[in-house]
Amino acid sequence: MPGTKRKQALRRPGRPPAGKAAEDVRRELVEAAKQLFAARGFGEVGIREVARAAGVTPGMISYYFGGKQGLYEAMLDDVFEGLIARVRELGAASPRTTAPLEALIQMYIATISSQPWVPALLLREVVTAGPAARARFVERFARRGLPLLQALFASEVQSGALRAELEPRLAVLSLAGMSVFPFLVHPVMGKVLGYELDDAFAKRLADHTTRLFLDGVRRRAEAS
Amino acid sequence: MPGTKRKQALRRPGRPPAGKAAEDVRRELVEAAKQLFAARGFGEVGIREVARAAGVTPGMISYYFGGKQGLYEAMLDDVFEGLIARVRELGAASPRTTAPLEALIQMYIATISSQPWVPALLLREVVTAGPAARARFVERFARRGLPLLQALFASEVQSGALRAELEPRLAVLSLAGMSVFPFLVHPVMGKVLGYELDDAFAKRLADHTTRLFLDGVRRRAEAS
DNA sequence: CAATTAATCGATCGATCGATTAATTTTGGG
DNA sequence: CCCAAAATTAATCGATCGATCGATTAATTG
Repeated sequence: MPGTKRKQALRRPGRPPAGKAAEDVRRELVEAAKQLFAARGFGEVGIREVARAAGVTPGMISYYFGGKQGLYEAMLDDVFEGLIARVRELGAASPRTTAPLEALIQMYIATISSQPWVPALLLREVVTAGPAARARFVERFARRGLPLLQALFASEVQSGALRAELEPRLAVLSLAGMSVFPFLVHPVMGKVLGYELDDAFAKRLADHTTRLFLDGVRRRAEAS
Repeated sequence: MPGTKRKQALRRPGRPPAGKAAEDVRRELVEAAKQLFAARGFGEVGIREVARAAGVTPGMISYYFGGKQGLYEAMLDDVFEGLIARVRELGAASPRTTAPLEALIQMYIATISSQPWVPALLLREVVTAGPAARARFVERFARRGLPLLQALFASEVQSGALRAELEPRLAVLSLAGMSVFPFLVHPVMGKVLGYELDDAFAKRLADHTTRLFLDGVRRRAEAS
């Protein structure tokens, strides 16, 4: 098509005419990085693609975050901050619930369900990360949340609500696995097992998990 | 150290002196690919590194597998084949066990424990894969193993061993999550929770998982 | 023993990567 | 009103990627 070449309104360099910008660019880059890195991993996604998804040019990544690695870490920080804020809410909201384990499971699954790509992102970080990133993860996240959980289990054991011989460490691992796994494998198992990651599923999963975790799957004598 | 430079027994091109070769190179490349791709992901590992780990030159990857992608898929095939062989063994070995669920959990965790990098590899594949690879995974793996599991659960429900209102799909997800999760997060949680992926841990985890899955964590009346 | 095949290497290709630079424009403070 | 600083683009850099090629050599075949 001769002569039909779009003029493209060629954007010349320079500061854009006011608006808000700056903090917007940061946020949009972090958001695009979340989606893309969570879906395909750090190495599979280039800065050009992230920049395109955020509606800016690749240079902005170096300008604002010092490079691809810096954007990745800023994105992780953003995710962590959101998560520990959630945990803090939970700790503050219910000083002494009558059923703390039930509340914990409900909150935990609801949190995951509201942003189901987080487990994949964290797990990728956990499995892939080098020693430095691993230490960072442990320090920023695991070391803060785990003591709370372990204390809760210990208290429940002491109050007689849980079996005395229960190992708190294993219980924590089991509970986390039960809660997270369905979201992790949904891309593959969703079709096979027939479930979607909507609110209804989250509700059913939370109920099922609570019941299974507390009472197991075995059938009991009819008369309790 | 001047003059101490290793002569390295420089390998010149050409057909290697008989032996077996060929199949060796294939196997060593697949093995190196397993380790490296499982540990760091497809995008983070270059063919040069895989070839170096396998003791051959990068060209061999194209020669034998048609390229990096071909090596990756051959490696996945290798892993899948090993896993379904295990499942078939289990199905054939115990035609009618008295405690099929206990046997299943023991076998499942033992299998994972013997090659703890497999869950990370599969999960990466599941989370990362595009539609094509996803369909391949489902067809080769999920569609074959899941019916067996669901049938087992259904039979246990019908025989009265399990609660009637138990959802088999959710039970499968929970059990798989409980079993796999501790191995997935070990790189990070191992230090924090203090556990190593040795046989002793696998044994304790299997016992704990069996008990928790069947009976839950809640304390019961002393006299049953 | 000549010809062919299998297997491997070193070198190099074009593409793409992340990062940097130069040019350009608007903003905001004096 | 001017000018330094901030913000952005286009262009480009060197490095590295995966892939491929020609050369080489041992084994096999006829």
